[in-house]
Amino acid sequence: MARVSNEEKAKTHEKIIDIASEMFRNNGIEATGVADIMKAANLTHGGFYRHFTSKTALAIEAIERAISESLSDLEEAKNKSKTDKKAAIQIYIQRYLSEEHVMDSANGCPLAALGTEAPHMPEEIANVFTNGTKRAIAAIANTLNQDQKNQNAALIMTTLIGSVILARMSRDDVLQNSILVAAKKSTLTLLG
Amino acid sequence: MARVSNEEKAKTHEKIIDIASEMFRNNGIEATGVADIMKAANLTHGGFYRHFTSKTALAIEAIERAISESLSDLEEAKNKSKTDKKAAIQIYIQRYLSEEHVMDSANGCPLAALGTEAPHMPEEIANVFTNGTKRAIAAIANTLNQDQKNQNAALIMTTLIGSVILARMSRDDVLQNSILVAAKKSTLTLLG
DNA sequence: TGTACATCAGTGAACGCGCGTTCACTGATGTAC
DNA sequence: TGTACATCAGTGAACGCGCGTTCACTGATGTAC
Repeated sequence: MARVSNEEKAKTHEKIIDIASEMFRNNGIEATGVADIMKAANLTHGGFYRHFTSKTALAIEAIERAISESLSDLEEAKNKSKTDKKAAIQIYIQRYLSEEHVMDSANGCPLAALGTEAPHMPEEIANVFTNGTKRAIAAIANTLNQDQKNQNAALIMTTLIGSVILARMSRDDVLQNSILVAAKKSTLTLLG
Repeated sequence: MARVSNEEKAKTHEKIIDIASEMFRNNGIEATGVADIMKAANLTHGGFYRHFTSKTALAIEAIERAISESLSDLEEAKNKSKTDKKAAIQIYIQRYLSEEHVMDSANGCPLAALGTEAPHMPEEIANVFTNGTKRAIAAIANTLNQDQKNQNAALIMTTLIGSVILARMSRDDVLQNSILVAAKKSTLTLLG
């Protein structure tokens, strides 16, 4: 194949980011190769550098996108009513602590999927995770209507990622379920 | 150098496991090479296979050891009095949620250091993490003296690893502190 | 609107490099007598 | 206790392999007239 239209190039660009975003969350950033990603996008690896200056640059874009997608519902609740905010955080927690989320890292929260890999990644990538953590806690705090907003938001986020990571490590249906149930009870209570 | 005594071989064997255990927790299992480990032990990489059949075999031993070390105080409380059990879990939580633990992954809880890497490791390594999770929750439950032992133990473990992973991702002193404080309050309350 | 040419998205081979693992070699250790 | 020899811990070079990245090439797209 030879040159494709600008429109098609843009589509390819998005496709690479979307696929990478899923593969990174599924297998880890280090374990996912550029050639693997391009193959999954039905392209050859040579063309990669027409779209990104490096694997690191792609990782930054892919993780930022995953963070934005994962927080969009919550962040969009910002200017809504108290009732709507409460509904938004309740739905967010229910989804986050669902079996589907535990089983499907690829389309879930990137902090829960890549949390322990973040600290030893290149600075620029680690920063994306730092900002993501702040955004997540801020978005949760924004839906709360209480004194200890920020501390409770931090505790909710802690419980969410902790339980999903622990459940994914457990690989035992009964144990997984009891971890998720305990987390659900605790976080929903924190909403007041 | 040529052949060394059996005693010295045993020492070398332990040294490799200990160093690997720290390096894995610091940089991840995938990111830590066999040659890196042997170099840190003042050996050449060729000799590695006189001690382990593969990197995977070493990883299994190193992570199992890290889990045992990290849980030893808690597991040793098993047959002690109610008071001593409560003291043991309180100390465990305080240490777990300390800044020192957040800053020093290499000597800390392997589940918090490698949690998100575990699910996409070879089956045998993933199993070590599954068993580690069970041991940790069981050890915590054993120090509790209440109706909801197991669920509360799961919730405590969730909060512990969640907060440390979130704090390590955050890389912001104020945020880190508020995450740890919130987790401390919550977990110590759960002890009753 | 049509023509001529420059651009560049995607291809596929090649690059250096580091990985896990293997191997011939060494000489001190362990063992059989 | 001393001697002769087999064992094998550790060395350092080499193995195949997959990684991220580069590059010459292609031909359709974009653009200038």
